[in-house]
Amino acid sequence: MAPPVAPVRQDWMREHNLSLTLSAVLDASEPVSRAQVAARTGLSRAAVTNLVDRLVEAGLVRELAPVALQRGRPSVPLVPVARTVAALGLEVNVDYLGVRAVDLTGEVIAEQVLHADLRGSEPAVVAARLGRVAGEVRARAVALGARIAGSTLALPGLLDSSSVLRTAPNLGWRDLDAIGLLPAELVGGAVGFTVANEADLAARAEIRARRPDDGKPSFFYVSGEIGIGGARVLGGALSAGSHGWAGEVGHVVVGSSPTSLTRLEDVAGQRALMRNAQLPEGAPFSDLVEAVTQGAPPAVAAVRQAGRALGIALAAVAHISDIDEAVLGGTFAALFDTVAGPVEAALAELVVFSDWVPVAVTRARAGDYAAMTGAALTVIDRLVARPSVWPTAS
Amino acid sequence: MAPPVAPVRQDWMREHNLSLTLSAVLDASEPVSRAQVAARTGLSRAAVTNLVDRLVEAGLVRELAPVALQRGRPSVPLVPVARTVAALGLEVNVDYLGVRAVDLTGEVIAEQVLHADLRGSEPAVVAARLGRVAGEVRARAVALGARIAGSTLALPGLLDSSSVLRTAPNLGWRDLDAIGLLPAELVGGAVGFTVANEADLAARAEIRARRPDDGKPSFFYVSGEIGIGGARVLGGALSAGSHGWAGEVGHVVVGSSPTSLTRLEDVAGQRALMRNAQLPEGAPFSDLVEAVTQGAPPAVAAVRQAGRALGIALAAVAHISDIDEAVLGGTFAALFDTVAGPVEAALAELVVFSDWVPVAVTRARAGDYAAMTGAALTVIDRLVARPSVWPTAS
DNA sequence: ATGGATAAATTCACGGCGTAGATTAAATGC
DNA sequence: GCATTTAATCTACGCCGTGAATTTATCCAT
Repeated sequence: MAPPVAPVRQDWMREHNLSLTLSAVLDASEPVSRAQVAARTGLSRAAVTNLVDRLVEAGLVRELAPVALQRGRPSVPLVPVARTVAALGLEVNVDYLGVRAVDLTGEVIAEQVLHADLRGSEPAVVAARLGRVAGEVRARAVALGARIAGSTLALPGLLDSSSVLRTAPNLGWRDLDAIGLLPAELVGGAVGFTVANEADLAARAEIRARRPDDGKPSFFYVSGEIGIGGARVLGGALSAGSHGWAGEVGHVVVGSSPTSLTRLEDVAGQRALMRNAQLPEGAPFSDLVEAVTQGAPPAVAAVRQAGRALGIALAAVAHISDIDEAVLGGTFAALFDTVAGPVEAALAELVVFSDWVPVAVTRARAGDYAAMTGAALTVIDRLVARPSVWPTAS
Repeated sequence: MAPPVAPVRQDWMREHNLSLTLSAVLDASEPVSRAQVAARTGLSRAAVTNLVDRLVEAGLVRELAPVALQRGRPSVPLVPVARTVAALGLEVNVDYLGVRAVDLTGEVIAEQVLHADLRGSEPAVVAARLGRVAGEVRARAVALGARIAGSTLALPGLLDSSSVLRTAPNLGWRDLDAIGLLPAELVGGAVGFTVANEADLAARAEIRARRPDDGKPSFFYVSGEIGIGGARVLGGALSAGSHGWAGEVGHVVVGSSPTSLTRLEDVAGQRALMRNAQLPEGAPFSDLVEAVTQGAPPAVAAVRQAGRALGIALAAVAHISDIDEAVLGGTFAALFDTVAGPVEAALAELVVFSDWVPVAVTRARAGDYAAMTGAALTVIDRLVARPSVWPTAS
């Protein structure tokens, strides 16, 4: 479904229209008939009949019993088939690892998360544990009758285009072949195995969390964890840079003293927040949330200061990338009520176009382990882009 | 040639492959044969024969006399037809307005520039002057045998998606219908009339200026004028934001005093540069270039300070948009030898991924009035994307 | 000079695709 | 019970790129 700088043949055209048809069934909030699919996609009814038949045969779309809503021949409602496709989303982060299996409808059909402090861990050991968890989740999905479409791994670091993890500072990993993190049997599947940045994938989950609103959202997603990452979503799609390193907003300069520059993470990273809130080192993040909820002055001041810095960094994002909306995820979602005000104030003060289009600040709607969900969703995306790769037999 | 989220029919496929074929002829540094086009595009020779014949008939491609380079039947070299298509690039800027006509090969076939101080000018008056200049350039192009393909207007300000100029601070214009700036007879043409930001269009000219290097360049272009704008180029294509307001790097925060924030323009805008260099208000910019060339200490210090600030802002761009290369245009191209060092130093110091992919700093290669050229080139782009709109008759 | 080798360009039969319009299927409403 | 209405399907058609065969025009060895 991507724009090819390559010759287009009839089979590409077929694949494109098949993808378009499948998307129409998936994106609809209620079951749709063939006639509705034709109207929404712009394809002729004849073409839709043909395309839907193929999707049904492939087991990606299912027909419900005909319903007569108006007079005339009753329509046959079409729905994405549930629990037949399993897309695996894997994640290794600083304090946990886990795997989530999602089906074509986007529902979680199996998952398992292991909490552990993985700072400075040995990649091979982590790979083995991840492999066990993935095997288990995979087995559960298969027991439900699903076949594996593929998998995507979320990592908290910079990945280059050849799936090498350049650096994951909080894990202490450098220059690691990320493909090698998984056992070979999981690298297969109709749409294969990929690796991506945690913030990018969390943003993908956020796109889906807004689905009921429909439309193609554009926003900048901020992932506040130990470090601060982010991702730009434009028209419902992630827009990464040439190496996939876009959105590293934590390193943006937000101020200076006479002798040094201040970066966002120096003020709003999780460690800086805890320190400025005068909480003991090593205390859990939930202590900060509680302190802020109870109105403890140093905690509130620290969070508001972080909000101002985040607003300054997001103003840079707005000027450089032209955004409508900033979505606060991770720690900033938990602290939203306190942090959002200063962020909004800074944006209104600094962004030149805020008179015409103010930058909205909203709380992330994707649930826990957003990157894991997003990883699985990108597997679905790859399948939807090329429906014909899905093997038609049982 | 854009990726349609719409049904694809055979006529779209045809248009796409026609566009691909035309691009192959245009992008080649030397004349290419049909066989070479087939090899480069991936199309079959049969298809290329058919497609090229249509392009020849449309007057977009011309056959040269056959040449025998190896043994075998001699090949027929194909070249873009010169001086038959005229693409008009128009520009209104702070101290000049002008129009440039470019043909399919990208050569300038006619142009006219009027220097004038347009700060606080009346839009209707400027529109009339621009209309006269455009009429003249148009007439000259037509006299050479060219037909007008369309036109694009470059403006130094924020434009929204419906071609409304929201604000052009240095012209003093606000909320103006930019389409209305042109006389009706110029709004036509096979690919119509559009408006875009001056920095975006200058970046488009920069893409072409690199053509001999081939490949699809990715860089961030900085347009240093009275204000400082910029544009992101990814894989040989401009990537604007949701409103087309991306790249407004002049408003990025680069430091702070205890009481206020410093934006890039406060340090590196043309006025700030002149003031910090201790040159009299109203002196021409060339005085600064001369002072720097002669090594006048306050001028050099001002420019180096601006370079540091620019480096900090470009580090933000690198983190947010993931770039390989920063291209310095406008005032920064004129001051390149002095400004580039501090920019590079700041990038090397601040950009987290500079260990793997250092951000290169280069001087813009597009010539004078880059935005005007770029504006004309986007007209060519629109024609190349839909070659069938070009009327085949004389 | 001449015929084979070689490569470019063209021709043609073919299969695949979406469309438009006709047709069939299955309900409602008077 | 029959016309109406809407969904879904069927059929003829035109267009597209492919691949193999063919034609064209040169080089090269004899």
